[in-house]
Amino acid sequence: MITPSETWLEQLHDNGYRITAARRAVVDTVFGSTHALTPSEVFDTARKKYRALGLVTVYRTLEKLEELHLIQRVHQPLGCQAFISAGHGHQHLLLCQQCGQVEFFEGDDLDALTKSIARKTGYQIQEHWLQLFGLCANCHS
Amino acid sequence: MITPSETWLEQLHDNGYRITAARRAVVDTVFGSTHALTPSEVFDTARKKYRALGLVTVYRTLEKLEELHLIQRVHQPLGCQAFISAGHGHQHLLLCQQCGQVEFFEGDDLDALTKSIARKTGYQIQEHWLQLFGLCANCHS
DNA sequence: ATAATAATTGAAAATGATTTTCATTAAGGA
DNA sequence: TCCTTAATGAAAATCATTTTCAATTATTAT
Repeated sequence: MITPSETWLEQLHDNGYRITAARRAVVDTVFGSTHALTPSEVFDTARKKYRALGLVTVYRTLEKLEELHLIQRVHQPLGCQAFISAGHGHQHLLLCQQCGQVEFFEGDDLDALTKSIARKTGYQIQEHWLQLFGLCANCHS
Repeated sequence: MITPSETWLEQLHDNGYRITAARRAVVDTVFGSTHALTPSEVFDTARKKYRALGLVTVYRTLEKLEELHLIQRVHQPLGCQAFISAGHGHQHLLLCQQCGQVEFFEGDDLDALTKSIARKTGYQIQEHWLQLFGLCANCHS
């Protein structure tokens, strides 16, 4: 854990956003979760910490956390509404199809591939997404 | 073009689905498009070929084409509702961020990476997604 | 500490995408 | 051609997300 959840609040503050009970509840819920959470799942969990929370505030807070690159959207075959703490630097995703756990891994081995594709296709490549799907150690044993 | 659009109709037929004017219009629209199309875009275009078409039928036809692996959903930062003809065999996507053109490329160079990640993480990896984003030859020149 | 201010809130309404329902139509095998 | 049943489009229902708005509250200046 490089970034404590307090840092997310600081980052919000440093960017001119206010620290509120609602935002604390959302941050505490999303930060450190090993599973990608949908707005509605965040709402259900965060409301246990702050009863008066509104779903709209969850959407708005997630939007800001994403804007600050503290969280990122996770794309999956069944849906693309879930978010997870962002990896540091450029990272790729590893998802367990059984339990939904998400891990990051590095892998800049793609440079060669990228260059080769650029040469073959004439594309000027700017970005890439790589995700691996499978079963985590727990789920396949 | 390995698969003519007629083949899509045959495939529908072989799987017990009927060939209708509505489905012809949708198939003719999606087949061979170089851009991923949303259901609503398919509707607008296909309706020029078959006026009475309903949006619901577009959704239902896309669902069947996806089920038969003739088309696939395209995930992008701005949305994941668009579809494009599926590549043959396992292919990866290359997307132009300017004009939206989609191309496929092969690249099983990932085997080494995949095995290495499996070893490091304990995951049993079953599938992967790789997408490159950039500017196509036309758009960056 | 207090007051002033401007951002933030939750509820409700609005929007947009997708799915379901249902009575009608039409494909395609007999 | 007839019959069965899948497929259709319209409308309603559902679900996710965004907007509106008046009330609240965090922060700044006093």
